Amino acid sequence: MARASDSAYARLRSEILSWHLEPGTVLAEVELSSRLGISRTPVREALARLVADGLAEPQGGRGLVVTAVSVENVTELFELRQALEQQAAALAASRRDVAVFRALQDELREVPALLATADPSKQAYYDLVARFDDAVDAAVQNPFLVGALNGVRIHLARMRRLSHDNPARLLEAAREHLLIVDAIVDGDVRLAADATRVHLYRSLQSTLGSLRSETTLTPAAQSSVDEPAAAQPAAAQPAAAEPATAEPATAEPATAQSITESAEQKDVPAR
Amino acid sequence: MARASDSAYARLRSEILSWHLEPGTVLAEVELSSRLGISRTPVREALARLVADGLAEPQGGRGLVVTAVSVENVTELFELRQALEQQAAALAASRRDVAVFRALQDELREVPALLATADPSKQAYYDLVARFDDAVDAAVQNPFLVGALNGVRIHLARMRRLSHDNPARLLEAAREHLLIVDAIVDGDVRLAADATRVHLYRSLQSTLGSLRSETTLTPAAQSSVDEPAAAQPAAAQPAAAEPATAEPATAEPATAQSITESAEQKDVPAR
DNA sequence: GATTCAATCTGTGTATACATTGATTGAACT
DNA sequence: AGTTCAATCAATGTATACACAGATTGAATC
Repeated sequence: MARASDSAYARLRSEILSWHLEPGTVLAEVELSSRLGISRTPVREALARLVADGLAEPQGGRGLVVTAVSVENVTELFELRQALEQQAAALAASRRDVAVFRALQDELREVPALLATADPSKQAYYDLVARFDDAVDAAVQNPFLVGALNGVRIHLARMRRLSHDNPARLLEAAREHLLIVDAIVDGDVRLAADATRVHLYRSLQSTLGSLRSETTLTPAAQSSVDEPAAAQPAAAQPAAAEPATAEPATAEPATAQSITESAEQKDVPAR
Repeated sequence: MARASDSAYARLRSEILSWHLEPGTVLAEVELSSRLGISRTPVREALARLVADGLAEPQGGRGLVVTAVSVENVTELFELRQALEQQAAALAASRRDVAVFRALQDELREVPALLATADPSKQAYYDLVARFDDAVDAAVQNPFLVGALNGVRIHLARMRRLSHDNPARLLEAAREHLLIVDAIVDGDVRLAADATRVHLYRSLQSTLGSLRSETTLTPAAQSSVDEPAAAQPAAAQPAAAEPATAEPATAEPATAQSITESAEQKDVPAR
């Protein structure tokens, strides 16, 4: 039988990533222990792991809340993601098992046909991307790097619910992935890193564009959940002069508002 | 009053980083609770945080042990560190507060005089490097990236005890740091990243060289602590063909043996 | 009627008792 | 003498009880 703390962690994490538990939701030990049918001890352990993942954070020194997600968070996360995935792609290109990535080439070339099928969830496509990630993880053979990548992917999974990828974007992304895999098969370290950078740049642009259109559509639903002042006093410095060289993955200044699922506006405690 | 779990975590982490608790040491809850004078509950919380940090890991599904440190770990950690610090330096160059890094320029130029003093611990030098790290963290303004960097620094602190920096290397490192700071002051994103890569490459080479000489001197002391088979079945793939382009931060294949402080060979349980 | 102080109460932090699982040791049988 | 099975033991996993701190609500006073 699995441990109660593991089950609780998996369930809470799933509920946070699926936006069933929205940002700002209070994670009270007693309430969770009764809801999950276990005692407070394993609940505490699960909550500690969520805090370590960055999915929950202390709320004013008393109690935990689900961490917020903002447009700024997306940009920040992509700055970290870019660093990690460029390095991972470069290392994969130098240490890969060629057969594995040749198979991925074949699969990625079939994506247009795969997306032509009537599966609205595009599950097959996302499974293929997950297999690509797994292949890269196995190729880099670096527990530290893979661990950092997994930490990023947790937050990516949560942010994915913010923007809805359109089919055209998925086709583009598949071609970008294919170029990365080509570079890895060829053992071209530089191209693998650069193609990864291109892919992430376009992916971020698509995500931000999707976010901008959605938040513009439902501007009133925001302020009901957000706190007036941001928890982290980040945006103090006015974005100093940025030379037009190899610029980091930044975009034009976006709204600092937190984002919640616009459709299902559940009863979030007033905190 | 501070929480018992926080005190326990800080103390255990300190003891692991200082090699007072060597790799492979069993972290038993009852023994720690009696040694630290607290109950098992806060001890469990502290141990969970150590596992999240990568300083402890499950031992065969029952009990926790302090994680091992090997030469391979050093190389792997630097692969992650390179990705993170290059990105951090690039972002710092585009968002920095110029005054802060001008002050660091002045301090770094005084390092030769600072190292000429008779302080054997070089504490003033390491404090300056810590201030540099803090300035970069503040400049990048990215909680995700800073969090990942802090995770790396924990392991770096532990590995620092493996190799002893000689004064000549410290002087070089200070000049390399100064170049990075110059680039940040100038807002030169590309130079900041490249100078960081240079610094880390030379730092890794120095560390590996120091390790090689030390492990060669005391080859017999190794096998008494190491387990015969490595915990992670990593080194299966025979290091595929690596084109001579922008190579990742790898070195010639080093010994896969775990490393322990050669001098103080304490009573490590036989596990 | 508003403000302040106190009491209660809710929720986290800690301790301890109980349960369960895996290991180890001893004896018995082959 | 070796092997196997069983029993005991030790350590983790879980539950619960207790302590304490902060917040909220009520009443009393100005």
